[in-house]
Amino acid sequence: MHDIRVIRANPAAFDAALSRRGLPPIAAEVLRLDEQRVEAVRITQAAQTTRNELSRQIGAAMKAGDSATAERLKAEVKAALDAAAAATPDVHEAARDALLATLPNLLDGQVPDGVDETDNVVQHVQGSQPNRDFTPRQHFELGEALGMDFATAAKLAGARFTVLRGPLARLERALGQWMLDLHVEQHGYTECAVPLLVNDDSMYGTGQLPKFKEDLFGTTDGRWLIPTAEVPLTNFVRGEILAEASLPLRLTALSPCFRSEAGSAGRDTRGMLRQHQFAKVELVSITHPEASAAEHERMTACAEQVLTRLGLVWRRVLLCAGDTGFGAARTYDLEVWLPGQQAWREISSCSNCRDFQARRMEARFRPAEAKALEVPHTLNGSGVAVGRALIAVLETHQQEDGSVILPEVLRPYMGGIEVLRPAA
RNA sequence: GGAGAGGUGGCGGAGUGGUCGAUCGCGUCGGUCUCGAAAACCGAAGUAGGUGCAAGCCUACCGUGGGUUCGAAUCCCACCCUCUCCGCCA
Repeated sequence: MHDIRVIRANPAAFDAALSRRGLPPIAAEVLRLDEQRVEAVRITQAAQTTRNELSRQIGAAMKAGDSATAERLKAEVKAALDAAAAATPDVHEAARDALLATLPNLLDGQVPDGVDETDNVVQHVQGSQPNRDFTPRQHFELGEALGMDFATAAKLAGARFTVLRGPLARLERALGQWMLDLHVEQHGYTECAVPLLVNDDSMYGTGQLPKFKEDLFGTTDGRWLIPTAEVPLTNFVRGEILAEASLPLRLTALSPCFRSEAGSAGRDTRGMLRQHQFAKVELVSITHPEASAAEHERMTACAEQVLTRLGLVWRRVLLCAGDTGFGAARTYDLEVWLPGQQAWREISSCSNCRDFQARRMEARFRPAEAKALEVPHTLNGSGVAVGRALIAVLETHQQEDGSVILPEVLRPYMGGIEVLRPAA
């Protein structure tokens, strides 16, 4: 949600900023709706002032037993209220906010121009592929013999689900546990267990609603399955006035994520790359506005640690204007190299949302040198997607015989298993 | 699911139709006192919107949304949440 004062102060700059996302000018319309609101507020408040004054006089008149005066004043109040009845500030405010709620965040100045992922800028590449004298297989080719079962999942739930069995199921659990432990023990995040079902207000706060309803699964009682733990974690501060000293807040959670994948029919249909349900470790930071840029770098580095320690080949990409998400001002994607697929695939996305979500959530903090309340910044990042990490581990560490050598860091979580071996 | 109780400012807790944005206590901040502190005393302090150069003034907000009334924290209705008991259940 944008600060109406910013738009008022410089509508042309606002439109120019939105145009980077390919959007037409909208500031004039926003201001028109806001002016209607202000006008309605003036009319309503003037009538209320009259009512309050006369009501006091009515009370005095009745106490004095002067019912004639009281009745006359009552008629006067009624006339004043009737005259103002057509002014509906709430309706106008709702109209203005409904429009504002559909406008994406303004981009950071350093975000490169561009329309899609081909315009993203690679900033760093880490690791290199080992030499192999065999053609690496894709994860689902390896997976079949290791306990990856798509047929059973399809029977149970349909397409875009996976059943894991045996050591492979344990590997998924190990990845999640290890990532969580890493962020808690090494990176200063607080582990959280969160609701996987949330209400409209939470989805609105982080920006999934009202625009992206079709990406979500809803429940019969009006709740939503979370598409990422970013939603519950970030909404921790919704409606709160935080103490400045409590910042930054660093929260992490391992959770299942549910996405309808509407609009991606036919994409990545094989394997477990794109699922309706997947596990992810999420990182969320709530920071002082001046600290968010540095926090963004720090958070991304935390996610990068995961990939590096798993021995994966990865790169960091700064998303271009057209590829940066609705709520984000600036986003780094971490892409992992999948040797079986011979492609870079997103495994983490780290965004600085600045005050965009915080305004939607009406989260604020009180500066120590207390004057006006300020709006904190929110950031979120995958640290990292567990399902895709599992894929990357399989494809990266596969051997010619179809076995997979597990990264050292996971072995304590695997009960001594060092190698996944295909079942004959 | 059934029955009951309750949701008021950072916290506790008054207030059941007329200057109530709200008594009071605790906590917080500033000051007096003190070598310093404590205690005591004095004072300040909510959020949002409108208006104004500003000081300030005005409006709304006592879980949320409606309603009654000249006037609602107070009365009525619906919903949400919390607590207690019963039932069911991982």
